[in-house]
Amino acid sequence: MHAELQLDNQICFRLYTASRLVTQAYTPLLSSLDITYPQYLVLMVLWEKDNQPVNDIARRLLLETNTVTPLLQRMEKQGLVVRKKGELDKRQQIVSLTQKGRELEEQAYAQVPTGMTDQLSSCPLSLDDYHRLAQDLDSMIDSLKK
Amino acid sequence: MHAELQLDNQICFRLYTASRLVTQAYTPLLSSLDITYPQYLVLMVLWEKDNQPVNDIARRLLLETNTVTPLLQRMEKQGLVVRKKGELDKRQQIVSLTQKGRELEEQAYAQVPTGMTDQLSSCPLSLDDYHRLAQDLDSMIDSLKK
DNA sequence: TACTTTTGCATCGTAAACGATATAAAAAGG
DNA sequence: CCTTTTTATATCGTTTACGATGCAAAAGTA
Repeated sequence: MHAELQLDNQICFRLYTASRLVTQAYTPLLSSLDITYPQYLVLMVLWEKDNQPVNDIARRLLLETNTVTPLLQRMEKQGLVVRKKGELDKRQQIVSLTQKGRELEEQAYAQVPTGMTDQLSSCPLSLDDYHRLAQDLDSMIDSLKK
Repeated sequence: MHAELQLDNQICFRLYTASRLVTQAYTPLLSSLDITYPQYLVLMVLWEKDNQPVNDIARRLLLETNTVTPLLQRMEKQGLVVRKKGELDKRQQIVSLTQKGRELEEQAYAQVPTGMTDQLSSCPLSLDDYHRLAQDLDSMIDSLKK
């Protein structure tokens, strides 16, 4: 019986679990907008800066393009974004929000953050705790992305 | 431009990213054992206590049985576990380690924890930081699982 | 006991993730 | 200018996750 191999001692299992549960918590909030959590992430990237090539979106989310491409294809089919061949660099696909994609921002702003706060209301962490947590996660993320 | 909708302000995105990167960090360590990270989690559960029904494994990992069942089927095909119908309750499938599954524990113990430590060596967090991080994640996990 | 509900697991469909590979366009080198 | 290399996406195959549904066994109830 090796203590290092016990589930309870693993930060990694906690990250894995917390990530899944957070995504699950988002699901009911996002399904009223008809989007998934990864799609929500893409939208946040585009709300921050529209008209980006696939690569920039992928880099922002630390995802591979072979994850983002099918994601964008589904979003295009749903009318959230459009993809146009880059004029300057014809290899690029420039991703832009549609009217529908832009309008979702207000809806998301009205519903999603408060919805998440509600679901975490029983969580005893303070704002300072969350802030420290964010910094620690950034440290881990930074050392893991080579 | 709503600050609440910015990626940089989101704990959730950090959890999602940290979880993915940690899993990626495990991948080279586990592929020499010919297993994936979720399979490693199942093995840890069984190393801790062998001969468990599917449901107990799923509950321990906070996963649904419809995630765990195919996982176990693949692991059975690889000769890591066997599943036998429960004698007391014929609905249950009791999952047991094979010799091969048991032997992996020593190999994992020798390679995996140190391998992960190496990959996180540039992470500036102290042992105390990790301990606090674990507690904070447990708090979040606890409030999110209803 | 007969009927209903619950429980344990499996199956199906869909969306992520990601390694491996392919392809066209741009950049670099000779 | 021509060849080689790199870059930006796309496609394919496999494994997770998970909602929805199905089914048989167990538990609860009339």
